[in-house]
Amino acid sequence: MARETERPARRAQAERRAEAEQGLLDAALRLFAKKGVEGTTLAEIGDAAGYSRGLANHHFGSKAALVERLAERSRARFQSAFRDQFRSRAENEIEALVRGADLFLGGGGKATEEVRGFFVLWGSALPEEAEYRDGFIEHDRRVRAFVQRLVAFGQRRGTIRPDVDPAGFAAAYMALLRGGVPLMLMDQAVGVEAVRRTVADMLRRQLSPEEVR
Amino acid sequence: MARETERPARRAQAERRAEAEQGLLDAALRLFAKKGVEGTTLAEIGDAAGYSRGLANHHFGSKAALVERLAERSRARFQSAFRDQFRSRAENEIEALVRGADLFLGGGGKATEEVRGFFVLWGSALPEEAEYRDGFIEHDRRVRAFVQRLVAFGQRRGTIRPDVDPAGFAAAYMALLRGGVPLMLMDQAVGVEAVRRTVADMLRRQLSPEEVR
Amino acid sequence: MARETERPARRAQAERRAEAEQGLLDAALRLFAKKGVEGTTLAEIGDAAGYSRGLANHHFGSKAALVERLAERSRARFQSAFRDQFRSRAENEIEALVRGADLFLGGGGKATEEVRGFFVLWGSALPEEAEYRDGFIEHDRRVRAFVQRLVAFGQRRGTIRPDVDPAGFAAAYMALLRGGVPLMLMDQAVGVEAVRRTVADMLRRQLSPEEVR
Amino acid sequence: MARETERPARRAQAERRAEAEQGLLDAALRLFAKKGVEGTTLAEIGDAAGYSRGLANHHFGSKAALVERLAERSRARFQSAFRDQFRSRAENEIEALVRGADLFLGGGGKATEEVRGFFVLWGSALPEEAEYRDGFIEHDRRVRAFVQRLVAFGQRRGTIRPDVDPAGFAAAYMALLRGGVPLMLMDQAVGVEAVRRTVADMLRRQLSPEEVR
DNA sequence: GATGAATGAGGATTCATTCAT
DNA sequence: CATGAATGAATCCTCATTCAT
Repeated sequence: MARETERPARRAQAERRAEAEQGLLDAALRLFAKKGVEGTTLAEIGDAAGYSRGLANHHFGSKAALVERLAERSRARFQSAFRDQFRSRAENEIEALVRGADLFLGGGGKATEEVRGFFVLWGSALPEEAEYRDGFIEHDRRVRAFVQRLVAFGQRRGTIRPDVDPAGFAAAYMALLRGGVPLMLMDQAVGVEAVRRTVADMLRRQLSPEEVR
Repeated sequence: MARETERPARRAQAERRAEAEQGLLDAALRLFAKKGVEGTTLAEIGDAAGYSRGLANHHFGSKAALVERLAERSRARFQSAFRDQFRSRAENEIEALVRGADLFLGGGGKATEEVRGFFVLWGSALPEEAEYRDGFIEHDRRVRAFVQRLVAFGQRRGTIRPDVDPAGFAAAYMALLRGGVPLMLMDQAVGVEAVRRTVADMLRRQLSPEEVR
Repeated sequence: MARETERPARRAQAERRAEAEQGLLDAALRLFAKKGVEGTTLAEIGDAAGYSRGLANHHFGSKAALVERLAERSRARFQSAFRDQFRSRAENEIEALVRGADLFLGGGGKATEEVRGFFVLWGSALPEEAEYRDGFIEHDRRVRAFVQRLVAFGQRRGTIRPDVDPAGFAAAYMALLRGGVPLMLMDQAVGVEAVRRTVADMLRRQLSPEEVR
Repeated sequence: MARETERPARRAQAERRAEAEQGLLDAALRLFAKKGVEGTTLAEIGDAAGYSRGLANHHFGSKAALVERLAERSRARFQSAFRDQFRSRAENEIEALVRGADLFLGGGGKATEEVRGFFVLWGSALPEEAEYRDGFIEHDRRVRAFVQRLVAFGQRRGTIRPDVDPAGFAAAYMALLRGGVPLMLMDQAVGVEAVRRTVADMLRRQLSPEEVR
């Protein structure tokens, strides 16, 4: 009997909580993109999310926890968006990698808050003792491993030049994306299209089997 | 009369001042690399430099001024180290660019405080409203313009493939370096040598004139 | 009609309420003994009692009310335990007082949460402006008056030396207990038995009529 | 040369610092006596001492450190005041202990801030996990050991009844003082003189050699 | 010029209390 | 009645900056 009356209440509360969490994280991402992690206060986040100035702390327990939580969410979104590029279509691996690069480099051009926020978080994880560094390291490893496997797979299929070093390439590929987006974020003068074309060209030249020519 | 006794004193004071400045900037760079810009206090910098806790502020007037000053010094050093790769030797442009990349990617491997510090500063300049952002934008433009001119020059000389877009390539080249170093700084597991080889290969394939083959 | 179905429900609710109240007070006492009054949160109390984090406040209305309520309960229990020493048995007054002292000093040795909690509450009532000070003053007066009457009674009966000052003795007797328990609570090295024997000896020597010798 | 000009400056600064420290501790003691440790803010302490609201924290680093520092000072003062009772005069041990008790119990009557503050600190050290508990335990041990040695010495000299347990007595003696002062601090109605007389009487009866009678 | 004591604004954090379910 | 989400005041603490030496 209690169940019937409690369940909706509980669900509603849980929903309310989850809704507040997402709202706070969204606000935090937006503010981080603009003012940086250290430059943003928890009170601002609560305000910007339309809640009280105390909620952000109340909900996450500490600023560090909020940042870590947000970084996780951000990485998870990127990872799944990235992988989605490789799922559906039955093309060869090279074009999939080109599309993956386009996703980031184009996103950087559109300057989504999501992209900006991700890179700001990443940038503030660079100091040796940065708290949320390990999450990024872990993330990077997974992405590199994914690209590496993709290259190795293409090599077995014959769609990728066999004397490419999969591990080295995976790192260079990530470097291109990690360095490219901030470049465009910081300076509007960097031509997004030119960069995308150059990168696409680079990837194809690097990976295409010689025999083609 | 005063002059004769003051001059050496003046000089000594100026020297001491300059010496203190360099000491403070060195300490700041080291601390920033470890704890980030926001995580480092002026008092710590004074301490670490072997001076008083008040000197950093006394000398630079404010923390922002110290950071800006350090960022300038850091960028200037990188720029000159980079250009040095292109000065002395009479090779073709492609090999010069490969050597330029090696400079950074190898430096990242050696994990100099200098390199770490530079990238931490750069990382904290990513937020839209970051104070010392403009200096980095300016710097990036100069470096891109330099690479762009180099490519155009090579194209005129016939040492670089004519259908490469110099501006697009310059951006991609920088992206590779800006993204590659943090990758290796954060994760020791990234093989420096593999990355360098892959990057060198990429650059040669991208820039070499087709006729060669 | 409603009545017949409501009455048992009402009773059950009242019981549950009383049960919850005791559970909350028990948990509060335990936590106060460990972490002090200020160091304990209402949420913790609810948790520790096995209820929700909000119940303590919901039930008592405020933290001050809970503390006052607990202090009352604690004092009432002590008072009745103390008086029980004097009720039943038909001995002389001196031995009753010795047994009263044993009750506390032994209890301190056994380190009941009840005893610890009482003394923590008392300790935090020492500042001049402490909220729940008056309750302790009132309590102390009652206990002193009780001891005082007991001594005066013994003097009339001839079982207590006539030139003892009943009021002065009552205060000294309380001082011995109030000071003795914390001593043993704080430092295990204080020998409970030695203290009890010394105190018993002191009381007997102080109160026994001279003629005996 | 530098020395001559630096020394006075250094000394002055050190003096300033020490003066500020004492001022802050004095203010803290006064406020603790009135509002309790938890009820007093660092800002209030700075204000009350005539300094800025931030100085207390700046100087001691944390509230806990300030409290610990104050507790130490308070204990040291008590200890030396107590020992002074035993130094100078060539009486027997019993009278020295009576005078020691008078010092506290009389002081309690005069209600010095010093005494109030000491007991408030002690009272808030009663919870098991209280931070500055150990200092009090240590202090208590030293005082007990001192009294114990005094009693044993008197026994050897024949001025104290030989069948008194020195350790048990030392604890009972301390209990009397620790419990007596708060009693008088809390309730003005407790007659200081009556208590002192009773306690003196108790001590003499407890310690005097039987043969006398 | 250099030192370090003192200031005070700013921000994370805690938590009693309020409110919606 | 009971739960727990949300609020916001209060407080500790940090640290750039100011000031006296």
